[in-house]
Amino acid sequence: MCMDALLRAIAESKRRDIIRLTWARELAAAEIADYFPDVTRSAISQHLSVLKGSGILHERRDGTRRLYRVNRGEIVKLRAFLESFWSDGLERFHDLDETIEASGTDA
Amino acid sequence: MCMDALLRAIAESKRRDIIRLTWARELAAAEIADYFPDVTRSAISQHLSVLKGSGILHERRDGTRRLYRVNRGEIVKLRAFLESFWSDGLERFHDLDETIEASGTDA
DNA sequence: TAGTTACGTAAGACTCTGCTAACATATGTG
DNA sequence: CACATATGTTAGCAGAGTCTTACGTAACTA
Repeated sequence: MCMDALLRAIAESKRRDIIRLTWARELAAAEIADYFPDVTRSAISQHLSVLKGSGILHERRDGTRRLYRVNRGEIVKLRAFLESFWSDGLERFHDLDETIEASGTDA
Repeated sequence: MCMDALLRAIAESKRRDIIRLTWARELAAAEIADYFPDVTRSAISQHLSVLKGSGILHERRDGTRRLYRVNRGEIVKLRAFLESFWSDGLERFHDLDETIEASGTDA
């Protein structure tokens, strides 16, 4: 449920590029958009919304500008989930039957 | 491009469950479908197509049955990509300008 | 206040996705 | 051959995603 959103947010090269851009420095929307000459500023704004919505990006306002920066905590969560997906989920697959019956929607 | 497909394939809880199920044992389509009482066999068949299309699942035929198993090599690729995304891509973000100019589509 | 800058938002086009229901195909079984 | 079994495929639908164009808005500036 929550992981679906995070994974979908990452499953897009432009959004991954945005994550890279805003990993270590805060950038304004226009500065980010400048890195993508082939798409509209509007398209980038919508990608920013998706990233913000999934929790990956943090937004701070400064005058007219909106500054974006990666919320590393969320990345850590995602990494941890995948880590346990690779190891726990896959190595100890025997637990699966219970897992599915218990959740049904997500894991 | 290729990573988008892999990541999108994973960004779905049912498909992640299928991956868990077929990680260490080969399972027939119907056996997999039995784990999902709430969706049609057809829906599962389509999920299997997505997973097969992305390279994550390998299909083997045996009589009428089709047996599926995780293609671990593809998982390893995905893991490696993410690993370098977390570390290289994010820590050494300074290289980004060239990266984007060079590829534009994916990384 | 008028104009500019930096953004988001709304609407529409087009595509993709996940799903069901119905149909097609292939392979065993009597 | 007729039938059941195991599975894919197609049509169709509702909803989501990506993109553009056009418009709205908030905040500086002269």
